[in-house]
Amino acid sequence: MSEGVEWALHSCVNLAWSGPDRAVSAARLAAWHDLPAAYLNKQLQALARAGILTSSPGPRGGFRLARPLASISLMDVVAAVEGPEEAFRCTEIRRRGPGAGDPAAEGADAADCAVAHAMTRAELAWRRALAAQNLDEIRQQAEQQAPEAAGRLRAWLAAQ
Amino acid sequence: MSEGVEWALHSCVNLAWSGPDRAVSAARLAAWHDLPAAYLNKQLQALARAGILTSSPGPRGGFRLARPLASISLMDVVAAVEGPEEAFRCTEIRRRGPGAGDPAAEGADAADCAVAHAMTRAELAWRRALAAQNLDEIRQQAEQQAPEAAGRLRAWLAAQ
DNA sequence: TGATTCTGGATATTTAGTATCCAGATTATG
DNA sequence: CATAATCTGGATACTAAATATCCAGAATCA
Ligand code: SF4
Ligand code: SF4
Repeated sequence: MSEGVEWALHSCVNLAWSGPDRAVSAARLAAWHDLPAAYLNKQLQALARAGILTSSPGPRGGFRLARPLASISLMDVVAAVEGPEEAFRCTEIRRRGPGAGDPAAEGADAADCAVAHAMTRAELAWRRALAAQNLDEIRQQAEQQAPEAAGRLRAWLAAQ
Repeated sequence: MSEGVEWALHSCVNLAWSGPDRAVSAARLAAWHDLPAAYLNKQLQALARAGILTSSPGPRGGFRLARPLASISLMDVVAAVEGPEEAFRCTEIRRRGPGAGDPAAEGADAADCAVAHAMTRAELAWRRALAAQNLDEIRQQAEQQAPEAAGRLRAWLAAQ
């Protein structure tokens, strides 16, 4: 899993803390946690394409949340950053070498394979678990541990 | 997920098909599906270290199953090949840049983070799903689709 | 007009995965 | 005992993916 997921999750919570009325530029979001600005910008673009953030150019532009944190699941963010590919990619080794049977007689493909089935099932379980938690729950827990974080962020943004 | 997982799963089933009494060399297992022999050998070594296979050097040596297929889960194989690392690695970005709070006041680490919790829970669901299926079930389904596969492998091995 | 910022493509750098090679140890066979 | 087969594990090379930077263009605001 790429570390852009972690950046994206924190950025969404930071956007919620920054208030609903202000857009925050990628540069400031990156500076807040000392991340590479241009690269974080790419992740934020992916979130915007996925409908999680909205973006606006120009001065006073930047990114803001497209919908409430409570309606954004961890799965939404992971899917936006990581793309739609499954972790297990079948390379059809069954079809290669002396072990490959008569291709005409074997109609079997990955869809009929118990390995592929099991891997897909496992990945679905993973996705379900991620979809079951939303970013507002994350925010609440973060505020419990660091109640001053939101205020500190707002003060720092105001000083920029 | 590395493709060594797919190789390892097929190799285990192939070892079961080859019969309990014969060891099969990495070279032959690789040739059967046209895989790079030296690299497959490394995956088989990992399976041996994990106690899934046993290995023996010398002529008539090679690899064989250390225990019945029914007692080897997909999770066992994945863990042996992929190693113990979790897919989500927290890089503690919370602690860097202006956003880092007073380090003394914050005892919070990854163990207290809702994100890390949720990611770990999701990964556990994935592991459970993999652990719920064993290689004997895979073998049965494979035999249903290609009943002649086992016989073909044994004949080819005898001719080598 | 000029400064700010997103967009998206091109490119470079770094890291992880894939693959090969070799020297050494072990074992079966004759 | 000598030889060939095979695993072991480290070193190395190659390739693909992730990470990071850069730039030209478009949009927006003051
Ligand atoms: S049998 Fe299953 S795991 Fe093996 S190559 Fe086919 S789809 Fe992939
Ligand atoms: S708050 Fe959670 S996700 Fe963020 S850096 Fe800390 S452990 Fe990682």
